[in-house]
Amino acid sequence: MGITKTQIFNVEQNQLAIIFKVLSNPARIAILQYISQQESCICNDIVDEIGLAQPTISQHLKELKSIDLIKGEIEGKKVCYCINLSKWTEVQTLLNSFFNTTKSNCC
Amino acid sequence: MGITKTQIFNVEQNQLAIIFKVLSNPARIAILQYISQQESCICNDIVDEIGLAQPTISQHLKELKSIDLIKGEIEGKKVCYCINLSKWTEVQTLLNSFFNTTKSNCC
DNA sequence: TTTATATATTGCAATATTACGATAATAAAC
DNA sequence: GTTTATTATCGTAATATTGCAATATATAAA
Repeated sequence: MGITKTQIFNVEQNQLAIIFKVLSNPARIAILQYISQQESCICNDIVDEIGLAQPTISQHLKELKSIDLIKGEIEGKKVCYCINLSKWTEVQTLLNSFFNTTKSNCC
Repeated sequence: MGITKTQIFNVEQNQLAIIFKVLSNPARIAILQYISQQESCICNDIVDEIGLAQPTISQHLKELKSIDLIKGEIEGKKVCYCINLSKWTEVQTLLNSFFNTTKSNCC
């Protein structure tokens, strides 16, 4: 089939899965790490840094944006991508909550 | 293509991506949550609880085992699955390290 | 207004993932 | 040893993901 049976799981489970899926690619991890280290974060720099084609990077950036992990400010003909700190912290808290809850109930 | 260019990323990036990928499915989230709540955690119980076919659950359990997030003890004809607490904590620490490092460097 | 630069979108091929039926393997019960 | 119960594996269909070339869009510069 290839399709996940989303409807049989609850909102929290699907939400966690979506977050994990966005983070489940080394290119997107590398992009996040690179963006966080830059003063000004421009897509074309990312292309040079990561070593994937420009459309591929653009697609990964779109996926990161889809859950608001990053935000892009248009500066002339460039786009300055930055980590969305509030969402970043929110996600970290959510994941820790999942890890702590699951851990503490362990038999 | 469909294949991730693993070779252009470092060990940490690939490792994080693999962990996130294992966690990127709501069925596997649900399985982890369910296992953590049970005294004795048997695959057939999981099948009843989650609502996916037995081979599907078995496959998901295999993926969770592939990074040692769970361990299965054979008890007669049943298998008792449990969260692998040491690995669980290790993964949580690793993810927090990633989140903290990436966050703190943000411009 | 043409040209150059930066990013996004589209379309496609290769591969991966999800799910399940059929079946195999294992071990207890009889 | 046969049966029953539990879990794993195989094979397969449907869908998703990854990556890129070609192209579109948008803005600045000339």
